[in-house]
Amino acid sequence: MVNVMPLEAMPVSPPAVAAQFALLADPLRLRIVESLAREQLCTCHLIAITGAKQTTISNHLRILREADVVLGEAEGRFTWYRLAPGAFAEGLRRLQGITKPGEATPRLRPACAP
Amino acid sequence: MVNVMPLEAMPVSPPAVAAQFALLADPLRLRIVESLAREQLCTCHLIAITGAKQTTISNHLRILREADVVLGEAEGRFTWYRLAPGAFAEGLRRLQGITKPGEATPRLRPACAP
DNA sequence: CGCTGATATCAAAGTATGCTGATGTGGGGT
DNA sequence: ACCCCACATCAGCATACTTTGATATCAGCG
Repeated sequence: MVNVMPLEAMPVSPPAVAAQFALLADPLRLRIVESLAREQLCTCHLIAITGAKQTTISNHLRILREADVVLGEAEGRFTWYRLAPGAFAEGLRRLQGITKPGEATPRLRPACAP
Repeated sequence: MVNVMPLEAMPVSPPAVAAQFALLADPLRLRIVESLAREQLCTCHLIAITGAKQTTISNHLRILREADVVLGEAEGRFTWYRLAPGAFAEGLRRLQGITKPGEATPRLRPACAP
C-alpha cells in the first residue's frame, strides 16, 4: 500500500508550505505573482511594470516556473506567463487556519511540563 | 492634508506584505506561528514541540515579536506567547486576491508594447 | 541569410538569513 | 544568600538568496 489518502485531505508538511510562502516573500516576486493573477503577461510586460532588469525578471520567472506556480507558454518570440491553476491554494488554507481563530487564544497547558 | 484614508482601505505596499510572507517562509517559524494560533505557549513548550534548540526558538520569537505578529507576556520565570490579534490579516487578504480568480486568466494586452 | 528583438542561462558578487555556542539576566525555591 | 531554571542577547559561521553583466538561443523580418 502506498497512499490511499485523497489529495485534498493529505496534510502538507511545513517545509512545503513554507516554500510556498517563500515564493511570496520577495517584493518583486510578489508583484509578479499579483500581476499574473490578473492577466497573462510576457516577460517584457513585467519588465515595464516593475522596472526591473530583464535578467532579474527572467530569474524570478524561472523560480516561479520550477515551483509550478506559474506556467510559461512560448509563442513566437514571446513567452506568455500565467498563474498555474491551484497555485498557492495550500498556502491560503494554512493562512486561513492561522488567522481564523480571531478570539482570544486559550491557554491550554500548564507552564513547562512538555 | 496628510492621510484621510481609513486604515482598512489603505493599500499596503508589496515590501510590507512580502515581509509578512517572509515570516512564514521558514519551516520552523511556520510551526511556531501555527502552534501559537491554537494556544498560548511559553518558550519551553515550543522547544519541546519543535525539537529545536532554546536559542533558535528564542531567536525566531524575537523576529516574530519585532514584527508585531506575536505578543510575549512575562509571567514569573515563564513568558507566555500568543498570536497578536489581526496578525497576517493583510497577507491573507492579498493571498485571497491572488488565488481568487480561479478561472482562466485573460490575456488583456497585445504582446510587448508596454 | 543576416540582423534585431525577446528571452533564457551562467557565473560572480554582495547581502541577508538561520543556526549555534557562550554568556547574561532575573525569578523562585531551598 | 545561593543555586537552578526559563529565557534573552550576542558574535561567528555557513548557507542561501537576489541582483547584475556577459553570453547564448531562437523566431521573425528585411
